[in-house]
Amino acid sequence: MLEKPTHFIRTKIAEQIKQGQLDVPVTRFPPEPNGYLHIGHAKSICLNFGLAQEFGGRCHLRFDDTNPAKESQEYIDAIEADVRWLGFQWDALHHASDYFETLYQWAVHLIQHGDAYVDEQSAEAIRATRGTLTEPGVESPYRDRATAENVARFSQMRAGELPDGAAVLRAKISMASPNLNLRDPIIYRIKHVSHPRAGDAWCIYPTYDFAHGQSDAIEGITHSLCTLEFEDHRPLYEWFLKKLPVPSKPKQTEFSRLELEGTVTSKRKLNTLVTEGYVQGWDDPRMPTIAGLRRRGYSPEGIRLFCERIGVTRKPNTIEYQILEGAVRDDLEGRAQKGLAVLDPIRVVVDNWTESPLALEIPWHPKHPEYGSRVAYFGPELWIDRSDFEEDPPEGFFRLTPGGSVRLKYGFIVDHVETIRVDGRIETLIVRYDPATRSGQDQSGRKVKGTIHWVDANTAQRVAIRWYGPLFTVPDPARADELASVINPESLIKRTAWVEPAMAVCQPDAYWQFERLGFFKQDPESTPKHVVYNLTVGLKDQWAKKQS
RNA sequence: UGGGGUGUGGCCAAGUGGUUAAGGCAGCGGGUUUUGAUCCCGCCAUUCGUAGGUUCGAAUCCUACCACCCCAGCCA
Repeated sequence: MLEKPTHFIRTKIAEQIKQGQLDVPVTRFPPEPNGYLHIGHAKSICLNFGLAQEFGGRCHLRFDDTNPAKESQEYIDAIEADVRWLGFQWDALHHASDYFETLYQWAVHLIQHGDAYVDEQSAEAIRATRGTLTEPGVESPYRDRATAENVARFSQMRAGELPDGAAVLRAKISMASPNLNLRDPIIYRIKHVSHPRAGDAWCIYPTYDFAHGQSDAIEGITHSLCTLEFEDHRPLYEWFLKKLPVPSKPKQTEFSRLELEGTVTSKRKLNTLVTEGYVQGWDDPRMPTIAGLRRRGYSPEGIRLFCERIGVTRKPNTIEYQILEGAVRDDLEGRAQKGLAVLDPIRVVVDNWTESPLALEIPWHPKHPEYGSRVAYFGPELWIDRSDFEEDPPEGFFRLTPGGSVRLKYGFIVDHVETIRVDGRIETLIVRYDPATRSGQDQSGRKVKGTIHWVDANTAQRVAIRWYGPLFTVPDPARADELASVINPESLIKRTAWVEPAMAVCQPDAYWQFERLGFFKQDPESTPKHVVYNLTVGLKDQWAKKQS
């Protein structure tokens, strides 16, 4: 019913197709395998794969693996798994490293046409002569060496005759360009490092600028989508495509990257969190990585809904974290099995319960009978949550109070009789149940204001709960000087809960709602003997909001 | 300071000279409800960074100014 919100890239593609300038779009998602994918990548994945899908085009997964010093097979595997988990399948899988030979030949082509030269200045000298934002750079003394000499030197670089840093290949553009990227950019450097895929075949590697556009061209990419910080690279991207005999002419289009309130999304900072032990790994449920969100219990559909809601523009933006949570709640609402769990128990004794425990058959979801049902027991001794009883209730409190009544969901209405304290702490509530008020067959006509959750103390099972809060104490941790100074010491609280027997079963793939509390998912560490639930996100709670 | 961008309600975001400036999230009010959830309904920008100008008519065109973001890796 709701139309997909449009954005400038979708509009542009639709227009190009309409004008007959484009058959179908071909896009690519081009991660560098130097870390795990995060929520910002999800935006790009949804955009690239989504657009291809929508217009009947193709989308490639291409690893931008041009810097072996930082890359690894672990990351390659994790990235593939994350893209699949998000629900996308690539039409082709490529690696920039597949094109190393072609790229090398094209570098030679540049040299032969006087468009590139081997510079043997030190890294420091190159930096010192690049100029500044306001002053032009200084041309290298090697800039005008003979073509033959360049060719020879470059092949020595390839042959491994020169050590790291001894020479680089530079495009010969202009040291006076106001765009720093055009001041004779480095396009090949020597790295005697073996490559996760190419092994030891190479000791020189192309830079991003020299690899990316040409890879796009080789693959017939029509729309090369990237984030805004690459905008200044576009003239260079186009310069190579113009100078080289490439098979197609892709166009680069930039959009703004996702910033999420309360998180960091730079791989460097995420890496710091992992290596300095602030979290337990890239897939820690507090991490904004795809792997972390998955473990936390976010669904792929929820993340895709989020990406749809935030839009695509060129405007700097910081999305409120609630938008992610809202999208996930909206998806989980219809997806989760809903059961009863008590986190902070008070014992409730039903003093007029004389029969044996009553088996109640309860559907897992009120709107989805196809999810099936389970049996839970109601008996003489129950647990309810501490927050559902108030001796001195504030205005508008409609849970259990002294002398008051409340419905135990799926069970009966109970009336409070007595409060028993031990050392000042409320330990037990004596209540009386009203047999005429059984759920689904209530003949009493009684109405109570509140309905609360509960579990039967005699059949309930204990499970572990990992209760997560924000990883950081500030909305903009990326701006903090020291990440350590803004870490939330209470981002993980280990708790326990009493759950009905059917929820103490190891089911790591299911999504759960603990009624009135939140959405939960079992951690992969969960076993049949030790079930562990992660808090995905709490339910909206107007009462709590009103209280604060 | 040179270059490249961006400015529409609390957060996103449509809109590209002509009905009362879409929509989502949040918020507020109401209804339904055996989850204070979900669901449903209603309300929520005389105004589009600011100041001028063009025009019968401007968020949309022009001028100036202001604010913020990116760029000086042999990272991507």
